[in-house]
Amino acid sequence: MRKGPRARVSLSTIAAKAGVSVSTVSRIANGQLHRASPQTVARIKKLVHTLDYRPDTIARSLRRGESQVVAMLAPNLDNPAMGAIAQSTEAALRAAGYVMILCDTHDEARLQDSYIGAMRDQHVKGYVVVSAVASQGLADLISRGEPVVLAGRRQPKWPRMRRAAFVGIDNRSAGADAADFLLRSGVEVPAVIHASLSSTAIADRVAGFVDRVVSTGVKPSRIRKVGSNHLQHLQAGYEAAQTLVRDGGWPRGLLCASDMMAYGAYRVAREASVDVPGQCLIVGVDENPLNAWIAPWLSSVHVPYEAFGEAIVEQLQASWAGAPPSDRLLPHRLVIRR
Amino acid sequence: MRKGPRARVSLSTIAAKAGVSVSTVSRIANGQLHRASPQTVARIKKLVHTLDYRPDTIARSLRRGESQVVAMLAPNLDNPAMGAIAQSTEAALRAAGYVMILCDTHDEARLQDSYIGAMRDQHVKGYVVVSAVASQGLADLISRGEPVVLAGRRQPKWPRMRRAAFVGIDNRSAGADAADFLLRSGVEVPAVIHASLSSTAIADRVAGFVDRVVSTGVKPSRIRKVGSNHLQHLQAGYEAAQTLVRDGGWPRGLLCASDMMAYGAYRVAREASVDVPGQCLIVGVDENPLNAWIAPWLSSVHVPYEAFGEAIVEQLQASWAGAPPSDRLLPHRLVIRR
DNA sequence: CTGAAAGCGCTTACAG
DNA sequence: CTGAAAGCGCTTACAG
Repeated sequence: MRKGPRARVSLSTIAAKAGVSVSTVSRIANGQLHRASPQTVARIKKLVHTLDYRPDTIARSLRRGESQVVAMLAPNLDNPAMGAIAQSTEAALRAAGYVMILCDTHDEARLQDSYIGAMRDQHVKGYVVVSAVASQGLADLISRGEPVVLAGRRQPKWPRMRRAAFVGIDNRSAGADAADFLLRSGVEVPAVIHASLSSTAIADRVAGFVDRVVSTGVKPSRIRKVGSNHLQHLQAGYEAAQTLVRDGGWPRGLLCASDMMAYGAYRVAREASVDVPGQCLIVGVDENPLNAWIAPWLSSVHVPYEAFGEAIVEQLQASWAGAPPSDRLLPHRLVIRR
Repeated sequence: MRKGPRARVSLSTIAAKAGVSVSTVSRIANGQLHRASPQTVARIKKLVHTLDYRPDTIARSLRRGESQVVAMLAPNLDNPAMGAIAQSTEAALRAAGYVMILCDTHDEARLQDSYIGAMRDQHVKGYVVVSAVASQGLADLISRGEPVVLAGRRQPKWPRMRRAAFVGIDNRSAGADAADFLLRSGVEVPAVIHASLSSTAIADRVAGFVDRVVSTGVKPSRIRKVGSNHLQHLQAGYEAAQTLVRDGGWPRGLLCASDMMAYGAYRVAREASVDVPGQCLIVGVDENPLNAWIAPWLSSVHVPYEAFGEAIVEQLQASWAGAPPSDRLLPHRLVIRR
């Protein structure tokens, strides 16, 4: 029997057909099978099935005061890392019975707050903020005790803001691992290029890297660091690498704070016919899956974005259960290519 | 004055403070300024502002029978093209006052239908289906007259399904353009590799390509075509290229039905030390923004994904206004690198 | 075991 | 110009 399109079936439709009250149908539809006679239960269950009754989530949300919707706020989705987080989070939420609203904050406090407001109006059940930026709305949201999970970038500073749960990697340690690799490979004083340090993730990577190099006896002032505030990391990498090279020539080894920046730096090398990794050993962070296919010259710290989703949902559920916020650090690992 | 966290403000909160009925507050909050005395209007507007009243969208949706939420169903977000569509659609929806729920269908009919059902329960105001797959739920949805916009991939065949609006490029013509380029470059009989032809986008590209080559007098049987049903286009490209080369050596020119497939094919070439584009000229489709940075060996048909969002929202709005479904073909163009 | 009633926050014809 | 009332579809204490 083909199931064609039909009009919506509500509790009252079923109640009328079965000759019982909506209360009874509601209870049975919600699985309270011991609050009605077995006959009634059987009859209603059958009707629910044949008529394909599906509860109106809007009405349910209004009544219960909570929805099955979780908001994900993230900057630029066109970044592959962001896509991987969105993908895994969506899958994990779905598995847990939730649905995800996606908001692109463009890394701007204003937009982030505007979305936080809109999501609040939607009575979303939780907030996943990827690469959060410091803002009043975020501070209020967290301080109000709403279920918030920060991902990728640690909590930005804001006066009197409470702590929120976190999912990400240990970026300091990732930076240190990259430094180790370059040092081990014979690079005495590796350089580093990075995007805006207002991102705690970037700042941590750079700090971990520098500390590790310094620990081998290198004077801090000898480590060349160049930043670019360009939001687009491809462009940021291109500009920062140009500056770096102009001011002191090519380093033997270079940490790029993200793979996208490494791609930008690669273009500078190509334009100057500098061999990578022969003349300059480059390490990125993210381990974009494309590296294995088209960037065989790039080593990179793998960040398990595909595992973020599950961890994020666990953090949300902990929050719903009333647990205090905690950090969840996922393992990273260096992928070497040369 | 710092605005701290506070409890929700409802119409009745304001009504009580102002000593008027909720009806009056509702009207004014909804901009019906000529249905109350100027004094009342001023007083209410001020309260709305100072208390930061924001209508509860859930309650409003229930009452009005429609929401401000649009569902986007798409396969694997980790594909950069999908990310670009999601990004631009989200931005265009936001500009129009809507919010986007994102659902990952994994290119599976079952999941697609499950999400269609869930979105219907949410009373979403419209559906954007990127790379739709043939399914009962989709057919019902469209036939019921719901606002549906298909993107990227044309409408799949299904018995008695009505037509839906579409946004995408002319894939036949894109395939023909790729063929032209290879022919012009001196490749007499270019080959093609592709993923599953059940995607109309892929099938159209291949058909347009073959027709164009045949039109120069080449016998159809001489054109080598190899497909792979692997969902991951990187892997599909790798496998298809391997098969192609094993069965007849490297062609002088090759169309890969997507950039991701081209990346897969590139790895085969690299492993065999075959020079690209020197020995084999490769054309992809999508023009992934990364090409300019790390795939200087790849020519590609640019697909304006960043423009899809706006076109999609226009199609949705046309549908809401009662217009019949139409096709919206966006311009593509070949980007040459060698 | 079952149902009548209240209420979630809003909108909107209707009456005055 | 303003308000009382009904109702969107559901859930849930309460009464019987």
